[in-house]
This record gives sequence, structure tokens and C-alpha cells, in this order.
Amino acid sequence: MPSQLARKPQNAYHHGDLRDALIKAALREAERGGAEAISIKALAKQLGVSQPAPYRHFSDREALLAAVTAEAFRQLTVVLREAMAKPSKKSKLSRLAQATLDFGLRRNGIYRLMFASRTVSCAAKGSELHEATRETFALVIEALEAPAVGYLRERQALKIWAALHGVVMLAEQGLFTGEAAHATREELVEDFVNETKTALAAAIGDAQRRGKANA
Amino acid sequence: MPSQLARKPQNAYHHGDLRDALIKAALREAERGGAEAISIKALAKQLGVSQPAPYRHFSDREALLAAVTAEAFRQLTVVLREAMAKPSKKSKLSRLAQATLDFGLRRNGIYRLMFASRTVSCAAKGSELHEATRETFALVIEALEAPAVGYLRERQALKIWAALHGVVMLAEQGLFTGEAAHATREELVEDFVNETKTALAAAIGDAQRRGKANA
DNA sequence: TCGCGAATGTAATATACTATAACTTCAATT
DNA sequence: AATTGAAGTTATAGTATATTACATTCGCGA
Repeated sequence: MPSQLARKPQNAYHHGDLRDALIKAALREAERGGAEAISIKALAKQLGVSQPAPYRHFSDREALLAAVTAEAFRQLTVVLREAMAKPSKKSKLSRLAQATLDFGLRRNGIYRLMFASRTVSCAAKGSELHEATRETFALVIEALEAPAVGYLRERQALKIWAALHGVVMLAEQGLFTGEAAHATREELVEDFVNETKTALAAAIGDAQRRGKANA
Repeated sequence: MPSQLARKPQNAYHHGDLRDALIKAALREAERGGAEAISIKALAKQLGVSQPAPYRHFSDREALLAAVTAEAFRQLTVVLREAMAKPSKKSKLSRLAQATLDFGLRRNGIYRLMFASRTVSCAAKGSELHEATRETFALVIEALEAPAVGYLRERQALKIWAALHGVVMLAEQGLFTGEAAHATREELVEDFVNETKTALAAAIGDAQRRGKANA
């Protein structure tokens, strides 16, 4: 009796592993063109299967998008983790921030799939996608390299995360090009990083002084 | 010979003013569902004209989206101008910021149309849409209530604008709901506003001191 | 005021995408 | 070997974009 504890690949048939191939191909399509560029029909043709074949693996287009978006978040997590691990004079937060900006601009189609669609907000709590986003955000908190004092870390993580996305968004809209480029995107990101560090240090110092006073 | 200086409404035919009606109806559709919810066919039906009729006014769907997005920017500009004009204890910048957040959350479908699609970045330089976005951004600079010293104002305007969009984006993704709501969106926005003011005052003061030293 | 031309709208049609239903094939288990 | 179910196929319905060719109506100048 073969062990069934380890989940087997479970995919080995006509195509081999259509589910995975669909996600990978969809990710390529999204790279240029975002979610709109993902067509089930086109993907099926590209992979040499019939149009309805993908529906064996995803109940509808939304389900495919969710899976693709989850994969995109995992890829971002990997990229950010690498950036944070890389030795550098800059702080971890700075490296995470610049890496996020880079990802957002280089792979903008995917980025928009991740942050500019309603896919994420529609993801159920325990879903693959929801977990993937939580993991990415956990990295942001980690990058702050600060102790947990109340929710001060979380608050600053939210702020820097928001600011980063804003910069990517405006950059993509062309607000940094032409004569409007009075500040580079990288400079702005560095500004936000520094303000975050300052604010976090101040808030934590404050809280600790208050704690001692109460003791 | 009638004066042709004033551009006449130029629309009064079967429907009356299909072009305008299309934009208004599309805006309603976008309010829930974003750009994806805008279907030329559905709009035509809704307005009681044949499906191809809209193509008399917009070369394709993208053109309609651009017009709708431009209208959305104009509406945002109006809202922000009102918020800034309203007497209040808060600063102009604070009122603009909170109004932006409010707009982004309340009319999120439209907001996504404006900031989360590639429509804007594809807009040509002199286009209606491009002008509408420039006007909105000009308001942000105005809200800073600071003198023009180099591009210091522009830089801070970019920063606060980016931060605001980031907050809206994350709010829409659900990062402020449930147990993650350790800080409200409004608090975060106010943080950004205060940091912007501080940074701007410091930068301008700095520049002026340097200017006097050189004199 | 006649009528011409441009603007506007319609009907018919081609193309592309999502999705479902009914049927087939292959692989693994019994 | 027979059975069962996952994975895939063909056929088809429904919806959307967009184009072409044709019809209507309005405004304007002769």
C-alpha cells in the first residue's frame, strides 16, 4: 500500500501538468498587459490543448486570476527576501523598498494584477492568495528591524508599504517623466524609508519611556 | 454670418446627446466594477440605441474609457477644490488628503479606472485626459500652501499624492480590516500630511538660509 | 426652400472570448 | 479485466468588440 501522506504531483496526463503550465503562461501574458491580457482561449491554444481544457483546473477566469496573482505574490516575496539578504551598506528596509519599486516597474503588468485589481480583496480568508499576501506583508514588518511594541511596527509597515505602491502607481502614470521629473522615483522612495525609520524610532522610544514612567 | 467662436453643443439628433450620455452612463457602470464593468453593448442598450451607435462617437472602447477617465478626473478636481475651500480648523492639505481618501473608497470603481489602469499612461500629451490629470495634480501643489522654491513643492506634492494612493490601494485590499486594523486609514493619511508639512517647511527653510548665505 | 452633404444611427456580419454539456480516453485501483 | 474518475475533446450557446454598407435626419448654402 503506497503512502498517501505526501501529496503526489497528481498531474500527469495528456498535457502533463496543465494547471501549472496555465499559471506560468498566464503570468507571462500578464507581464505585458495585466489581467486583461490573460485569455483562457489564447492560453489553451498556446499550450496546445482545447479551449475548454483549462476549465478542468479553474472553475472560471477569476479562479485562474486568483491563482496567478498568488503565484505573483510568492515571486515578489522571493525577490524581496533576496534583496533583504544581500549584503549592502543600505538598510534592509531600503533594500526592500527599492526592490519593490523595481519589481513594480519592471513587471508592471503583474504588479497591476496584484495591487490594482479586485482579485485580492475578493480573496477569502484562508485562500492561497490571502496567505500569499500575508506572507509578503510579514516581510515588510521584518524589514523594519524593530521590536514589537504594541502595533507600532505594523503601523509603520503599512505606511511604507502604502507609500511604495503610490510611487509605483504615479511612476507608471508618467508623473516622473519629462519635465515633471524633479525628483527621481528612487529618491522619493529613499525619503519615505528615512521618514519611516525616524517615525518608528521616535514612536518606540516614546512608548518605552512611557512604560518606564508607569513602572 | 453666425459667430463660430463659441463651440456649440453640436449634438442634437436622434438621441440628443449620445456622446455625453455614454460618458455619464459609463461612469455609473464604472462606479461598481471599474473599467471591466463598462460594456459598449450594454451602454447602447441602456440608452436605447443600436450597438454600433457609440462607435460614431468613440473609435473604440479605449477611447471611451479615456473620455470617461478624463471626466472622472474633472469630478475629482471639483471635489478636492470644494474640500479645500470649505472652512475648517484643519489645513488645506489635510482636507485635500482626507477628501482624496474618501473619493478613493466611496467611488472605488471610478478610482481604479483613474489610477489602476494603463489608460492614463497611454494618454498623449495634449489630450483631454492628460490635461485633466495635470489640473488635479496642480491642486495638490496648491494645497501645500507653500512658495515655489525650486521644485521643493513639486517633490512634496508627489510624495503626498503617492502616499494617498497607496493608502487607498491597501485599504481596498483589506489591509485595514479585521485584526489588521491597528491604525485607521484616516490616521495614516494624517501622519503623511504632517510629515509632508514638516519636510516641506524644513526643505524651504533650508534653501532660504542657503540663499541668504550666498548673497 | 430645395437639396446636398455631413453627422448620426441601423442592420448585418465577422471575430474573439467565456462557459457549459455531452462524450471520450487514459491511468490507477480493485 | 472491469470499473471509476480525472483530464481532455467536440459541439454549442451566449456575449462582447468592431467593421461594413446602408438609411435617416439635420443644417446650411445656393
